Amino acid sequence: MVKPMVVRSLHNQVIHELGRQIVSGELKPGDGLPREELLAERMNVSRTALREAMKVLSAKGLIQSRQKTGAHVRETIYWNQLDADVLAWRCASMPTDDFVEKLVEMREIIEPAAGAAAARRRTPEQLARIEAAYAAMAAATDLEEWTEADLAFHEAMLHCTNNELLVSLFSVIETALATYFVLSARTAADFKYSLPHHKKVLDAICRRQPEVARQAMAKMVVDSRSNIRRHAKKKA
Amino acid sequence: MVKPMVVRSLHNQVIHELGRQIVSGELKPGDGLPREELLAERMNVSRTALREAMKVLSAKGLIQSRQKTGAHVRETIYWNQLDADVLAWRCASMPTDDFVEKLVEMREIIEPAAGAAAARRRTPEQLARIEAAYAAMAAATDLEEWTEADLAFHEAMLHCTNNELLVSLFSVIETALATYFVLSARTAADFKYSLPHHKKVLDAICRRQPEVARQAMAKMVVDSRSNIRRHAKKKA
DNA sequence: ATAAAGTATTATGTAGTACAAATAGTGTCG
DNA sequence: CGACACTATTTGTACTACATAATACTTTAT
Repeated sequence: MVKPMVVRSLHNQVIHELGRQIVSGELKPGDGLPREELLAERMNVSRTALREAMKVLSAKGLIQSRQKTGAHVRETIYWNQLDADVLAWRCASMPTDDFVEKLVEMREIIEPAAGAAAARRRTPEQLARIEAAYAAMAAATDLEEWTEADLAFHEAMLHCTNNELLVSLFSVIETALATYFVLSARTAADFKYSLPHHKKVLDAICRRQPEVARQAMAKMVVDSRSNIRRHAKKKA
Repeated sequence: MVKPMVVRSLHNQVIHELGRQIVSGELKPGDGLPREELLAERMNVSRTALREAMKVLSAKGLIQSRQKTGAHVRETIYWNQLDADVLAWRCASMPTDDFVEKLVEMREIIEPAAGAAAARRRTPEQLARIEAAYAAMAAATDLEEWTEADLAFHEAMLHCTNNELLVSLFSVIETALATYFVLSARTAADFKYSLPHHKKVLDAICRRQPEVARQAMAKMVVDSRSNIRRHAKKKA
């Protein structure tokens, strides 16, 4: 979708192929995978490369392997849902309304709080980074430029919080925004319509007004939620 | 500390040993690791096992390997800070005040919002799980029982939100609470003192009062923050 | 002498074989 | 019928060999 991402190494290909199959539901929790030798042969890679991929999928909580029993897909409870890959695989096919709703809820929780924290703790350098991102948004001439600058804006804001745990949640924000660009009712026409929202957030952070930043950010998220077209037609 | 965790497989041992070294700062961002053959020999494992571990560490964003150049520790920006292992490694040695503050901030952002969402969307079964956890807290006779029940309470509340992205943040809450139990000024004496706070949250969720739940949860976090003893003495 | 091109070197990436260890399932003995 | 030992199977680990990519060096042409 957004990332063409020609995966270089073999085991990375295996990670993404199996990861996609699991997260998409082709392989369901409880399902057993073929034994390594077979699976490796079937995917045209060596058992070595396959195993390296399996270890990574285990680390992401998607599978679990035991001797004799083999590898099984784990219950979704155990998945690292915040993992960037897992989120990406989940959005690889058209995401469900249900999931979009959950992404928006995460934004509603994280971003206003992050905006407030940013207004409190930002350094001049960090502020400059947001300003640069905002300038790029204002200067954008097409949707691609806008998207990139928009993501940079939100990431820069998270960095302003000086809390790397919040920064790590950018993978969620990124996924939410990317999904929004696909589902939004108006991006194509006037993709810059949310620029004033961003301006208010930027100004509040610049002036060190936490509560103003929180409110402005909350409004931006609510507004973007209302701009997601609810596609009642479920068919592909 | 809390988890004795006798790591079974060899590559898991390698993952934890290298992960700990990196997160603790023994190996700094930019540092190059010895080449695989050497490192494997030095850790008394085969290159196979070592590589499986390296792939997992790569997936966690801690290292990056390229041909000829070898593996290097990545900048902390790229670390999956929300990964349960990374959080655990970070708290393996005594966590810094700075980091404790960041954990508390995460709780302040997540838990009140989660409490509100739980009050809105909980099912009877989910409520029963919180009630069970609360009962276990009330019945606890020692710190260990209390700790276990307390974690179960907070996890059950996250499940009530019906948002698996929020549930995945339990690794952060868990780390924060575990750290709190170590640093709290009063756990040893009267470890049950926060029971009333939990009762208020439980009641609000039971009665489907989102804002009440939010406030009660916010108070609990603020209260626990004030109960962390600030150990000015930095020496071990 | 400098810069471009090509070659050598070296570390990771991949394949394949062999065996160790664990465990579900089976069979046997009391 | 139950407990125990045995077997078969699958993952776990080790080792070897070679492919591939990227740096460093060397050669050559201007």
